[in-house]
Amino acid sequence: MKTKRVSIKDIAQKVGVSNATVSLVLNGKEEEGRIRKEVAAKVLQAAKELNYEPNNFARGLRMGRSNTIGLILADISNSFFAHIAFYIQEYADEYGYSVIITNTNESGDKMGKMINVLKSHQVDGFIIVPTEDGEEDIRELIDQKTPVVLLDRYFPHLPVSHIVVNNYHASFEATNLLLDSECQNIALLIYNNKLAHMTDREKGYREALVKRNYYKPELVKKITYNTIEEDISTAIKSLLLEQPKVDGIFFATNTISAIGIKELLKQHVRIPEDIKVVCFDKNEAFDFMPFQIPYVQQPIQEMSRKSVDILMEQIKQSSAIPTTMEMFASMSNKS
Amino acid sequence: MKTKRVSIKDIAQKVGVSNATVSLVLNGKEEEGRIRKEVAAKVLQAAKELNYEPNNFARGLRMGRSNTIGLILADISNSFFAHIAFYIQEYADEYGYSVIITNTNESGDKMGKMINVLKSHQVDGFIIVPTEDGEEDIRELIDQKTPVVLLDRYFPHLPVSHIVVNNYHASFEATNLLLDSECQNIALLIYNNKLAHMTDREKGYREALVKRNYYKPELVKKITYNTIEEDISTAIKSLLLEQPKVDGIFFATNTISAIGIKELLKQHVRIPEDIKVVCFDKNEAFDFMPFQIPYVQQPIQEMSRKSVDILMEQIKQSSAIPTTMEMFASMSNKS
DNA sequence: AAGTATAAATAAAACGTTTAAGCAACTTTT
DNA sequence: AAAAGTTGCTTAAACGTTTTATTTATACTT
Repeated sequence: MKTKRVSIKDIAQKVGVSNATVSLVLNGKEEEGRIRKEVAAKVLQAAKELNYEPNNFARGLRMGRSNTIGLILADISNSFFAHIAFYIQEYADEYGYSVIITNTNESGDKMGKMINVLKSHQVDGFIIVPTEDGEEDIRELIDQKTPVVLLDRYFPHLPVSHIVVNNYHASFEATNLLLDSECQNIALLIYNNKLAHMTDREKGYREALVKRNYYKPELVKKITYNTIEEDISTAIKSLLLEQPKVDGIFFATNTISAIGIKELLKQHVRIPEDIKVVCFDKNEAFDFMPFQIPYVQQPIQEMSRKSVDILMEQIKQSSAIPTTMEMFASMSNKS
Repeated sequence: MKTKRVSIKDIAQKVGVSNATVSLVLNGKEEEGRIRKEVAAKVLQAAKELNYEPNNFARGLRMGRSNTIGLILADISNSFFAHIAFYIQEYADEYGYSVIITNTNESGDKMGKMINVLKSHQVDGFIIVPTEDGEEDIRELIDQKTPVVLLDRYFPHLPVSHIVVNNYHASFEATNLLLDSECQNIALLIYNNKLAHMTDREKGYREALVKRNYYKPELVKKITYNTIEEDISTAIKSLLLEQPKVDGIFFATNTISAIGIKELLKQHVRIPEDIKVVCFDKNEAFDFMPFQIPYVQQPIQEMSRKSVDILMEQIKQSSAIPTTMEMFASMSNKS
């Protein structure tokens, strides 16, 4: 059996004061509670001796706050999100907040479920990387006045704080990079996903090409998350048959990049001699290729920090109006 | 302001019964509480209508349990651990438990801190990937009879449940793989780390070589976690000067592998023609190399499952004796 | 000397659950 | 018909905090 916990009452008894006094001291409210220094010292001393640890249940019950935020990620085993988790935890800690991390695996059902799990833990707010069909769940949260910040993705018609990179702009730039290196037949591999961050990426690609009159709809290949391997393999093979020959490919996510490049190598395509490649987000694997792969670099750290900052703002004054923050990505090859 | 939460009392009022009745029904204790079906139905109905969500603080306070476990990882951005996090969450969920994930970044200080954070959240138990200097912290947990399971690493003299792969055996096998492909001068790059899982790996390597009389202490290079890049670069360069020429390298972790191979490529070493390589743990990057890299494959999924199972056992009956589970890794090239 | 301000501490309620114990009102057993 | 058991529900305490309102003691004004 766990040894019985020591409570405020035990300290009070030992020092010979009331519960209230102990609580006041322990919370550093000696000033407003006007506790004598000597008493405060004795209380702290006793607390140390008894090895007191506050009971968060009681505190949470009483205060209605948990000092915990819920972080809902789409795929924790994707290094992009893993890093986000890392930083968010770091920054939340600075505010004295802990983070409960959960994972949806891009499933909307699971997102709803995770929201409930976290709600039942009385988190004070959410940072969410929402799934495609998660709009309704988010709307519910907003209706309940729950502080929530969306990260990486957003719903254009939902009045909710979100931190995203300007995906349109980043993709525009990335595509231009290919154009600037003489590519004329540039393909896009992108998720078949209605979320704005994805459609923005496609738009950036398209407009860059349209501007130079190089846009060819048949070079846009849509990938389904659940059949990603086959879809990419099929797409690449089909692209290799195109005439005129495809000379550039823009991969719209790091997972697509990884699998796509693997497939290109398998088909003995030389990068960048035969086909030049640009990716969205870094992939560890890039370091190991005998060629350099330019990629869109999202400011993960700043995005994480901002999302924590904004959430804290919302928690503090839950009437806060939604804050939208759009950041700019940079290309890895110029920095 | 958040709309006021609906509590059991509200349901009781609406249906016209007592708190106790509602609680009993909500917890599925209608049988032992002997509540009539019709009343139970009305309560459930009302709960749904009012959109009732239980207050975990109150429940936790009363019950002394949180139905939450704390997961402390050494490095969440390492894909090995990220996957562990993923699976553990999955399995804990099956038990009706949530998981709070935290990260130590291999720092012992931080591990102590994280334990406290999680304790203050009243987690019912811990799954920990301990840091090198974390033995004392773990011992404290044991002394307090806190259910805890170590994962991936362990302290041989600590009576605590742990799930690990047989690192000795795996390394022995891995080294043999190089020996079997005619290597005679096989180097090892490994962390300068006293944790048993590391020393076991070294031992496996050593004994495989000693057995064939190929062991050369100067081919073992120790890497410090905090200066990993320089150390590996130095080590590789030094190894390339050895006579007779090094013809095989065993990298003892996936991070070391990644950086090590990068350095080899930088030095224009051809793999596997000049030097054959074997790694501990998979690295995503391996998929992209024009050559195949054999690696030790830990049964991540089973390890995760077992650690959850065992922790649950410990939580249920806190008198449970520590369970040690040693699993066997396989080589990636035969499966 | 009486009144008033200030300092230092306390009492007690409240947060929302769970659950042991209790109490009617029946039903069965003796 | 009294005793014993069963059924169905309620009462009330307890979990450990925080915090408002209150009390007591002391110091300062007039």
